[in-house]
Amino acid sequence: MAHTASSDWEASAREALSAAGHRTGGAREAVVVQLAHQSCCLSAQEISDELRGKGKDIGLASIYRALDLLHEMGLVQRVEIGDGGARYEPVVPGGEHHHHAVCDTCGRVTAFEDDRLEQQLERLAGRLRHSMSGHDIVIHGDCARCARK
Amino acid sequence: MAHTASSDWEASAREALSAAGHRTGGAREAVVVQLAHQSCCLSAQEISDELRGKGKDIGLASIYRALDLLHEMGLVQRVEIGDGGARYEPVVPGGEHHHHAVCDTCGRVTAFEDDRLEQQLERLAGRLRHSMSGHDIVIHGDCARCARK
DNA sequence: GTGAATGCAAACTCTTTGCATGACT
DNA sequence: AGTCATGCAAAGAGTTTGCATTCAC
Repeated sequence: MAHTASSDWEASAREALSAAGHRTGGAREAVVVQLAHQSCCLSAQEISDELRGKGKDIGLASIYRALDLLHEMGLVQRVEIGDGGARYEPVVPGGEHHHHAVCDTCGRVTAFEDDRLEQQLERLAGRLRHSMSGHDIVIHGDCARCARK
Repeated sequence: MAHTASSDWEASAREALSAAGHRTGGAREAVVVQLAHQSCCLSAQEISDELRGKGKDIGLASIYRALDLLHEMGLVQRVEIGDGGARYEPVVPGGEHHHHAVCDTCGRVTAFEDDRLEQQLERLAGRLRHSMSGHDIVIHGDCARCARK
């Protein structure tokens, strides 16, 4: 069975958490699993809804606490796509890294990857003498479907 | 006397507003002036503080309404730098266009420009068949000053 | 004079915090 | 057993909205 990026992340997140002395409770564990099974960014509310759909009724506060911790540990990235709320997605070290195009009309979020963009950003950060722990790129506009109308 | 990008923006913003049938009240006018005199992004609260310092006591709600309108008209861009709040900056059509590097330690925001990055993004948007009305790039990390420590 | 613009206060959303309870090691 | 994790409810920050008043045209 092939390793997937998400199961790798799930395993390494669990390992990092336990190495840092954190216990394995139901709430944080559920958040880790949910994030691992998601390809793109999720808001705290969306995580809560997804989990409730699976019969796991986790308090929103615990979800925020779990996300905070994972973010501090560098295991998730915080993404803001312009709707006033925050979203989170797993950080796979050395792995796939994507950004987001948001449709101003329908609100759909499209993920995209581009190596040249990444390289350009690395170069830029060097030029600015600004270390880069992460970066967000958000494209606003109309998606292919909405632009057609 | 040389034209500056900001005074151009101020004039064109005023023109666009009056062309759209908006009256010239004190609050919106003050917001336009404040934005024009600022090189980088400002939050609603910061605009309010700046204006109060100049003796203009403008209600926060009016500032938000002015920013909303300017944003809808494409005269300002909304920027989120990861602190949970929104910032706004003038959009100078065909003019200078910059992005932001945020220091995770001291919170300072550094603006930067890069033409190749812009070109790359244009190309990318075309590839995604996603029209691009705007885009944000935020680099997170430590600024030169904080990284030294 | 008429309708848009403004200010205030209340409402609203997203997020964080305090505290008592429950669960992992 | 001891301590961290969790849930609930309340608090907080940022933003939006309702409504009466004021002001630009």
